[in-house]
Amino acid sequence: MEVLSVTTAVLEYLRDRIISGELKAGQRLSEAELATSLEVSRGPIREAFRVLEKEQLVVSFPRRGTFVSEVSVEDFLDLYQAREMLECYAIELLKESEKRELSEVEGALDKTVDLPFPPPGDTEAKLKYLRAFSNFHFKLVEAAGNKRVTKFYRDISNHLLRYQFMYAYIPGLTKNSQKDHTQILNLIKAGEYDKAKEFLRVHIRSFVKLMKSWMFGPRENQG
Amino acid sequence: MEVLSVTTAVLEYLRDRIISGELKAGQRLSEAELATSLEVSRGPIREAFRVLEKEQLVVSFPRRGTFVSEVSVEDFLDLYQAREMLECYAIELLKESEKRELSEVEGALDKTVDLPFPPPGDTEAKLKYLRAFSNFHFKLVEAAGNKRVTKFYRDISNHLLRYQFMYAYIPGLTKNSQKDHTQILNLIKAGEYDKAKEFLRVHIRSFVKLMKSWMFGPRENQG
DNA sequence: ATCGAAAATATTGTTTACAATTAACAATAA
DNA sequence: TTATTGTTAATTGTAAACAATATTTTCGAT
Repeated sequence: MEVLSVTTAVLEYLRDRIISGELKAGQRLSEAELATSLEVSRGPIREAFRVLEKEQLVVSFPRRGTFVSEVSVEDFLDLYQAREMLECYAIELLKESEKRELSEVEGALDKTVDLPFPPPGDTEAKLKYLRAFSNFHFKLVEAAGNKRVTKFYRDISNHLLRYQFMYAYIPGLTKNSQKDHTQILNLIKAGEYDKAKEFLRVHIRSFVKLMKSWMFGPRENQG
Repeated sequence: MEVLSVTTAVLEYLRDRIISGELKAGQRLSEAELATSLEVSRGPIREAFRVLEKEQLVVSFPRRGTFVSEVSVEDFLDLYQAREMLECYAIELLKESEKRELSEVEGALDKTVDLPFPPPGDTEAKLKYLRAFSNFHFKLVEAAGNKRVTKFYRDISNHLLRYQFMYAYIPGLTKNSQKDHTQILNLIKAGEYDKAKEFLRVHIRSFVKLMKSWMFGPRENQG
């Protein structure tokens, strides 16, 4: 637990635990408990809380405590609407830019081909697995070249991962995503930006539709 | 200095000092110095730093210190690109939504009519003045109803204010903005969404063009 | 048995103190 | 004079102690 700063280590640890669902929505995060558990003092915990609060992964109430943020269909839809907007705009910018640099996007896509589906129980591996797919979208936004938007998208990405971890952790789905991603990148490389945008929009919206039915219906994909 | 929590008070104080330019880009922010100056301990200062760091108003280097973030033309252009995207998308969403609620936008606009130009030297008044105009755009984005995007826009807004404070604090300019804002709202209310979007785009881009020339050229509008 | 009030407990907010690291400075050698 | 290295001072990172508030428990009255 001594990489860079204790605060950073605590931050990344907590972030991953929330995204993976080990720390559940609404759950109280006790400063003292975490401090003893992680063998650090409360200072770094509190500093990490302030960052997570800004990321909206936790919510703090003065003198009441800090809690893992709630999930909801409304929030989920907000996230995906934001995602659609950002990614479509990214493609729009790629269209206008003279020298588009897609090697990072291509690299992210490559890392998802034939990626083995992690065994149940290995949370860390699951996280890495889902992050690999998520990374394609991130690199796409990053390629647009707007640093502000990129940073925002990273936070959005973490929340998306959280919902995916809850509802969309299924082999077939990621396999399908991989195919779609390849198609999107090919269209962009071929200069078919509008087609790429439309395909991406469909890719996102069909996923949302699927997830929505799961969120409303019985919860059998949470483990 | 005892409103809610000390951390919050410190946070808001520092944020305003950075936006107003009293704390200059690149300037080091000493924890001990601020602590004695504000008559608090270093704990809340550090917590506020973590939030400001996430807002990109400061940059922290481990064991080196915390510094007011730099400004640049590139960053400025990123911000305005993000702004254009978000606000245009907001109008797009208003177009699609059945019951658009524009009373907040209208309220924000009303507060800018005949707003007296603050006397030089009164930084707090200057901030309030510029925020009033900025608020129109914020309420417009908020009206779109996406909470995630709204929170992101608030951070963007603060940075925009910072650049405006540096380069665009001029009576005629805000007067002109007020006229444009009225026009935009009228077009939206009339259901002319595409026209509103195009007008907004021009409003933003002409402002960027003006600012860019000032940022590259001699700096005579900084006081 | 239930409701309410008061004490006890637990938790957060803040301060103070200590440890570790970095930056500044002076002394020495090239 | 310049570069380099060792020492000192300053600053950040972390931990521990204290204060204030919220929650829980306990006890009594209805």
